[in-house]
Amino acid sequence: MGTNILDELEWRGLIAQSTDLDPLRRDLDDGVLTLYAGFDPTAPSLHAGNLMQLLTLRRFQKAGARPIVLAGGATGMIGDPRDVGERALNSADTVREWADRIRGQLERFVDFDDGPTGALVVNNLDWTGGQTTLEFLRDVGKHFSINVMLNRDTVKRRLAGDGMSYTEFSYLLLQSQDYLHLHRQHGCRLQIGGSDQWGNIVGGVDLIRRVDGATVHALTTPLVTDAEGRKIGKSTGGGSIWLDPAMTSPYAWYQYFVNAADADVIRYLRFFTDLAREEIDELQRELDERPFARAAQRRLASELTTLVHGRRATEQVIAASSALFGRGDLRELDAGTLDAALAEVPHAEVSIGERPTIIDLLLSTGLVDSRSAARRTVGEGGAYVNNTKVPDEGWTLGESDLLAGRWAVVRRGKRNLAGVRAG
RNA sequence: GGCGGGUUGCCCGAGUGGCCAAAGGGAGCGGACUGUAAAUCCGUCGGCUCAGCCUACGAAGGUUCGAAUCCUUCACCCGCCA
Repeated sequence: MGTNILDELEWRGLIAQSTDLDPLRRDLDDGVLTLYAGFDPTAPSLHAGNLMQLLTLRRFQKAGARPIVLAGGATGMIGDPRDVGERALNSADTVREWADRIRGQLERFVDFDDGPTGALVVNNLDWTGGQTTLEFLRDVGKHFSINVMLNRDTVKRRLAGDGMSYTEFSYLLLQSQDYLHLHRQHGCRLQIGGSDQWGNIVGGVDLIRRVDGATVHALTTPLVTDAEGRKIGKSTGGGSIWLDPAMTSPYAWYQYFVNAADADVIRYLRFFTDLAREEIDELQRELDERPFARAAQRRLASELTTLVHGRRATEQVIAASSALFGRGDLRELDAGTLDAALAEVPHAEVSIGERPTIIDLLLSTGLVDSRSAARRTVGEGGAYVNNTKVPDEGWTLGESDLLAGRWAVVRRGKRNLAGVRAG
């Protein structure tokens, strides 16, 4: 079974770089391989972009390997260098809180049974927190060549630009030390990560070879970008798509994926779902023949919403989406359907007696950020109530506009919906 | 520590006393066209009690009728030298 996992990753396009695959294959066949992936707490929640690693860990576990998920309580205090420039440090309290939160999310993606493949969750602060500077410099630092470190792409770009602090420069050593620690403590022999992590991962591979004389493996997944070159999980508005339902509602999560471009959706199905090759091929045919049906997008959104938010939430957001985006007249929806559907989208309470204007509705539902933006939207012809364009800023909501006696569906543009409940 | 260059709206970037809420590009947003896709075209793109007002060009102070533009101090970044 272990042998097949690499073949599966291969056809799904999930292998960007790797150390020699043949020894890895042999290790997989030899027994239960332990592997890990790290997640730094740079925000209070994981985001869609972290899915690649989580799902890859999961695939390995299903194939008979033991996954370790690492919450980067220590590395999150330092910050992995990135091209855009030096990061602002977060406070220790913040990092601790975020690490706890993402740890809870990480736990949902792997199984923790008592068997040999039962997952482990660790936090790298546990083995770096008590380490002294001298220990670190002597035991870890001595094994790293500045010459090699300076040759890393990110470092080169940063040095050519605004420079980089010693703190961020040290990040590689911390992550390398993690791999060494997990290798010693848990016999971990594979680290996976996004392709931007390649340098950090092989840093650990080299360190382990140097100090323990052992050969371990590295595997990276491609950095997923859409046809526009944007990273996956970045909403068009710039914000991230978060796993935390309080930060990105299941409805918004579903909508993000159901809006995937034709050029991206099949690739995403391979990356993010467990659908078999034949099923994906079938969806590709469907996409070619009946693109307007958006079957592939719907399937992708449904699979990913179920994965992250569960079956029940998925059914609700699908029902809401089809009710609200359906071609039918909103007035024909019954009260129960409306209640359920509008509960899934952003909504606000208004008092009909105060004669709220379209500007008020757009603003109170959060469809726009300011009154100016609301005015602009109306002026641009992008404001709708119950699917009817509202061309006048002075328009007010009246009794007769209410659906089922209490709701109005407010829309900005083509696909930004909100509910207004008259109270 | 010394000398020089720099810090402009979400990003890049022009702007060296009034015509600057600030050129141009990108992103975003809306419209048309569609399929809740892409491409294309058009419009828009700080806030508000919106023919006006307020806030804004690293921070604080100053000169001036008037400053993003001039002066002073401070902070940070880049480079060269020590």
